[in-house]
Amino acid sequence: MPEGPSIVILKEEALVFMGKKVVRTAGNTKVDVSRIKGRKILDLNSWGKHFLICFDDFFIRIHLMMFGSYRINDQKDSPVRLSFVFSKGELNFYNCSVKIIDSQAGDHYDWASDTMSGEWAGDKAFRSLRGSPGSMVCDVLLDQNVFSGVGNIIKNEVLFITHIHPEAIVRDLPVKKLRELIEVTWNYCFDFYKWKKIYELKKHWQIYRKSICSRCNIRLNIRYSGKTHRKTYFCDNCQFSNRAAFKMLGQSS
DNA sequence: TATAATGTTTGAAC
DNA sequence: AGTTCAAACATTAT
Repeated sequence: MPEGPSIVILKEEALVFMGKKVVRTAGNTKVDVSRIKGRKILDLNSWGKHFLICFDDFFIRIHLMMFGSYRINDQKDSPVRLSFVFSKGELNFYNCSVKIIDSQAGDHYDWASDTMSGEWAGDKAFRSLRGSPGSMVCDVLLDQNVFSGVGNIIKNEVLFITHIHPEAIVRDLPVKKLRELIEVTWNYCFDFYKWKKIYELKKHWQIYRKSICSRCNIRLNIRYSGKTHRKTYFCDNCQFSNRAAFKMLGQSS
């Protein structure tokens, strides 16, 4: 049940199989994975929430969706979707989406939009935001072509941190605020990664799944906002949606 | 025990 | 034609 940072952790755990030959595969995936047998894993990577297992002229894209899970050198009781068996060890995926893509991962993905990538380019995200002036910020944050890897937790937390109302329209925010949103989102992804690794993720949630505002103690508003209809927590008192409000905020803080 | 939830794709309906 | 919607996938913590 991952957002981008969790997939980076998966990638790191799977690195023990880098360069290893797949002795056989198993699982109930409908995708024809017979080509994998006998091939070496040439690279392991991620793009947003996609986990990529790369072979010479194709790669496997695993998406854990909402309920997916994996085990390394271990198995679950439930039926395995796709299992990679090595001469020593195994990599098992459950309830995930599996795809074979016949190209190099580098040709298929633009890493500039992956928040966790070293190639992340905030200015590209900025241009995308300016290109969607009528969108709600809650929707743009979940757009995987703009902030690939950002999910509903990161969305809620970042909007709270930046004092931006989730239903604010992009064109109604000051440019400076948009830049701050991009910067904070990028930073938060790495905080998420850090906290997840030490099992402290929930401990740091400031608004996600909360009922009272941690800043001003009023009851939070909860709505299924935007065209994505994802659960959105926000404070009517300290999250804003127009230039005038941010101007006031700037003067008072 | 019922509910809700870190997500995306598909295809119908409008 | 573009957008919006529900369904499908199916697990697990609370």
